[in-house]
Amino acid sequence: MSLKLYNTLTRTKEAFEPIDPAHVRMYVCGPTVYDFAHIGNARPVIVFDVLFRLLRHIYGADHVTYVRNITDVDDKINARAMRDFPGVPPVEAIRTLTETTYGQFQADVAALGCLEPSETPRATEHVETMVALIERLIARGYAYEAEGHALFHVPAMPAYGALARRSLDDMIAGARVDVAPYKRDPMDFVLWKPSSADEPGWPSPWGRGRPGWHIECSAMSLATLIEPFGGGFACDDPLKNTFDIHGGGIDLVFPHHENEIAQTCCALGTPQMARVWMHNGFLQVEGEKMSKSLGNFVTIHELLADWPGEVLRFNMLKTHYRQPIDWTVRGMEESWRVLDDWYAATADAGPGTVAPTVVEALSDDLNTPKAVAELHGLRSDPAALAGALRLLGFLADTPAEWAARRPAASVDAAAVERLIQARLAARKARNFAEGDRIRDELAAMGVSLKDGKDSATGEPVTTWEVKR
RNA sequence: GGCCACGUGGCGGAGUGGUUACGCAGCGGAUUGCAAAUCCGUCUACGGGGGUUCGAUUCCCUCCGUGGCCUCCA
Repeated sequence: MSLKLYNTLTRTKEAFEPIDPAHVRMYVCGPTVYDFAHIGNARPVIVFDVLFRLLRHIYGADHVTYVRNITDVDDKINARAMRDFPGVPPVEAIRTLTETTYGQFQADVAALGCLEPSETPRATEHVETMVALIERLIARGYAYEAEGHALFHVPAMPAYGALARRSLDDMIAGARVDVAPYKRDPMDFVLWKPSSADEPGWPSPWGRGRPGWHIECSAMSLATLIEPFGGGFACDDPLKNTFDIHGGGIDLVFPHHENEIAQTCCALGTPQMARVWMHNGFLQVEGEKMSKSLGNFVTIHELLADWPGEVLRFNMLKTHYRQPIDWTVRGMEESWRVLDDWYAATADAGPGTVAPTVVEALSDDLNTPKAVAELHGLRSDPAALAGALRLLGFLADTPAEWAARRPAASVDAAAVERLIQARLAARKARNFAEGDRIRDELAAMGVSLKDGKDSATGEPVTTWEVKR
């Protein structure tokens, strides 16, 4: 079975072939770290984690490089840093803010069962590469300097708009572009902009300033996925100046990814920045657009207080990554029920191999809902179910740890045990009325019972758990 | 205004030009002292209207609805 991925560039599902057959290179746009990440931010992180795991499964763990950047220079970050750290030098202030925020992000996504990417470069550590890229673009006639800014000249690149399938005419018809006086063309976008004294800034041939948003991804992918593999400024082999997969949210298609492509392709002289462009769909909350004004802006951190990370992960993967998701409490409850069942079913399972049907489903453009259906089909084969679940990033808990994630509320375990013993005694005496009364009493405490027999002695035994 | 997605049974959610998705819930049965858990079985569907076709949920057009991008955004 071969891996097929939907490519936004061609709007079709294509057979995936890495440029280097023995090594896959993937770049995903990471978080802008100025505040807690919300559940929408979690979607690409989880989706591309599954792809990372699948690629490692297919090509081998040492044959995949997954880069997810950290955007730690941005006007929202600047504003937050100035608010929170007044009087601190700006570059230092944003570093402090972004260190903290990224730490929160890491904790969140680890709880969601996501592997650490191979590399997590920070924009502020690649400013020199950004400057070098911009210099190259200016030297090659694709960019120009104006009033302390460096700007990419969009009309210089005939292929501009290919990813978003948008012609320059369409864009001008939209007429929502910022027309600054120093722009040669309304569509030109900023590569570098000047910083005031209280804004973070770095030296450059165009004066002290900071990068535009898009250039950082061109620089970091160049530094992590192209140069270490033989490409770069000194290389004029287009294939060496290309990597395999670039991912992110669908909202990034335009302008962010379009501009990344423009910068990288024009600077490195390659017709393609990445071969495959993948974009995850958007998320709504309880049927409504998530927004701070509606009050339904929900962070990963908040959700993790009430729900196991694996419940959030499973809830995300029940839907195909390109489909819209409606994120609901009801959905999370159902996800939890299913995982409860699988944790119970795999409690005694050994290390299982991964069922081909699951890999096959995932290999069809990451069809996780299909994979979930296959998982249900493995319900009676604990080892196979466990193996497939682990491939997907589940079963990080032991069964006991998992069970303990149900809020135990104020249940007194010793008292529950006493009541259960009393009930067992009553039942043994065939006093079923008393036994049922005790069961009702426990139910009122939120405790549900599961009766069984000891497989060795045949004696009745009762286990219990707290139901919400 | 321009461009682009999506709309499947009570709910979640795949897929397909003619054949059971799957799960949750429900219902029926087995089991149980009665239940719970488990196992077996089972009902409900493809937004509206046209068209193409022997036949469309699946292709085309259109309408309605929801969402995205065009400005920061996963």
